[in-house]
Amino acid sequence: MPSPLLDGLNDAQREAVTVPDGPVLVLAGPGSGKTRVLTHRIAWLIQEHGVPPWRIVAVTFTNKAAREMRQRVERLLGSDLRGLKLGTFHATCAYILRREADFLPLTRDYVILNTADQRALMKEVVINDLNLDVKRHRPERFLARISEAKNEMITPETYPVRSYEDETVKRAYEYYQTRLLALNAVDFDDLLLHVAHLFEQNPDVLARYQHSAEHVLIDEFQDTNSVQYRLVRLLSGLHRNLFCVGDEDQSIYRWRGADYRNVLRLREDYPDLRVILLEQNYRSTQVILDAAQAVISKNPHRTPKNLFTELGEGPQIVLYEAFNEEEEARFVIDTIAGLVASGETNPGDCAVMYRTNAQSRVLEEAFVRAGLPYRLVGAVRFYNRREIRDLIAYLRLIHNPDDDLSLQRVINTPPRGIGKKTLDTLFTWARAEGLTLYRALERLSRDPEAGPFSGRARNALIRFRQLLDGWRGVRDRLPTGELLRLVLDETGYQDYLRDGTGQGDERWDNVMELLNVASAEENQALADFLAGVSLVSDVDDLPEQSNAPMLMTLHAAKGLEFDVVFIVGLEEGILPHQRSLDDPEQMAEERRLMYVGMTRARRYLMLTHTFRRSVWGSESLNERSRFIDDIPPHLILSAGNIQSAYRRMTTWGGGSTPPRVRQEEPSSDQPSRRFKAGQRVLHPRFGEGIVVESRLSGSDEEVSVVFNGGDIRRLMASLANLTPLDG
DNA sequence: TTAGTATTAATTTTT
DNA sequence: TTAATACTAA
Repeated sequence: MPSPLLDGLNDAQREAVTVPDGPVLVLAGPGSGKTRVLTHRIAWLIQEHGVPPWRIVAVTFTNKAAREMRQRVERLLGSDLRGLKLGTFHATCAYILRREADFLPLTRDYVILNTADQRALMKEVVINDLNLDVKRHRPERFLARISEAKNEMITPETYPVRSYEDETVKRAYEYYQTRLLALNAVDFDDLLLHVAHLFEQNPDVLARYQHSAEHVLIDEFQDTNSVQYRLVRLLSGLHRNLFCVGDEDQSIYRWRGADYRNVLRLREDYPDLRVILLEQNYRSTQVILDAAQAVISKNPHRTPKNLFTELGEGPQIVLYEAFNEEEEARFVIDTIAGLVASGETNPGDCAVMYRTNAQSRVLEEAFVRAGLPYRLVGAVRFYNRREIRDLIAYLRLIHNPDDDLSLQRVINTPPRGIGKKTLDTLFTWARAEGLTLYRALERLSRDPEAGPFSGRARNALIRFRQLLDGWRGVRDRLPTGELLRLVLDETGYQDYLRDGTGQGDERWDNVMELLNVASAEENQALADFLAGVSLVSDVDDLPEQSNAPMLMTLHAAKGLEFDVVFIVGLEEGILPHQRSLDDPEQMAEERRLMYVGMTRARRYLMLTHTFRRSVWGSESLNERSRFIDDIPPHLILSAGNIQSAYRRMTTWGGGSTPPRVRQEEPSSDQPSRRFKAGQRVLHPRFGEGIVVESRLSGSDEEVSVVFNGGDIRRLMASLANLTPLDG
């Protein structure tokens, strides 16, 4: 009897879901339902083969993907999946490390350093251990080289020295690792590396995990790096039930060590590998697919795929040349408003994608000016904000007092009389005594003779230590949220932040947000909270409910889909990025990035570039991206040139419009006044307000509204989603 | 020691 | 344009 799990799947998808045990590689094009195949495969194993959930290991690349996959499997099976190991590589490794800490040079209280921590630590190494000038020898450079080495599983001892610079990197690497161990810390790369070493050096530990990993499933296989590949091989070594899903053309993390040649390695390492191709696309129209294919096919060394869809031709791709980035943003908003007004789509089904985060600002401003809501993915990451990092540092210090990095961050935040001088003295003294900073403080409080400190400095230091010990004394009794509240109280952090400026209030709001996160899970241990904080990115925390266009980098767009996709800034030097221009490998990756962006679109794909753009204040004239010229002209509807761009600048709402897209836009209709002074209105973002003025401007109605809270805003009636309120 | 000002440097993508 | 850092005055 056919299982309902196979309902609605095509032949290739069915084959993948029901494939017999053994190594499998599913090569899937964009929109071919690979996530679906993966989830159905998991459900299939559990339901039809009776595999217990806890003997399945599934790895995704983001926490969000993991969460969604779990929900989908649950929905399919309607049963609980306790024990199903479903998470990212990093989260899985963090978990294993905590459990097996006895085998490692770490305790289970180890901390995970984020990028900022790494930079701080490396800076310290450069200054104190290497005695070099940080200006000439940038910490980021060392870290990049070290990360490269770690991804190749090269240790400091085996680091190849071919130049003087290599020699310096090697020494930096040595010191860096020593300092990490002293801090009881690991960086992102170490997380994977420690587990690989653990497995390789402790056959019995490996055997334990191998035994329970009856089935291993890997999503986004093209984005694995060598260490991850090694882990996958080790873990699946006993049962050899390895199920990998990926698409070479969507490999966009080479800079992070991802090596799409793992796909080739897999074929070599498993001669009995079964390869399944998923070529039917269920997302995009044929026009979009053809254009995307044309772009990606210029890349060398790829397996040609023949993507097809049954969704029909669809509208042409719109190409728009704007005068500058502001005008570009206006085009985006204008077009979205038009499509929404004509009932083609919802705001929430539109997305704007760009190469670099810096490009988001102009777009955001345009949205704000139009009074339209938007959702920003990523950008200034919540956990990278100063105030959040401060508080996390406090928590980490309470958790692991030997975390010198955190200690240095907070010892004088808010200011408590421990300035640069005192900290320097403490640092050199602790170094000389071979102590971490906290242990040095301990000795200071115990022995009044110890250390080269003035009375005032000594008192301040001892007071800080008492503060810290107070929290350490209660940390096991208090939930994380309470602990954080205590820290806020006893440090006077609120007064320190809220300096009366709007920015201060905003920062305090962020703190409250963190407090919410920390209090959310009642009985979460501090350790788990901190591990979670280190491993989440904001990509995971999309505000799902609100129906607003999304702004994101092309990288963040992977795995998502939208009715309408804008790719903005299609200029040489931006996409492809400046730094990729002279390296064919990197250029190929830019091309894949473009491909990923294009294939996110279901119906409408809008490509824009500008005549001139300001980069760091200064203006530059950019040629349009080579990727545009790779699209067959008959698929494109050109909707702008410099002349019309100029005209659009002076007559807002008028100008040349892409016919297919904007025909039904209300602003081109005969305008009539919908609002009058005194009327109450509702705005999705600003809430309730009262109209103070309304006048016709050009072909649109400009409304000034006082919102509750006193803000006066000028809104374009055709863009702002204003609802008149009766009564 | 701190707070404020001046200068300079750096800008890809993220688990 | 912003963020980090250096410098200066109190």
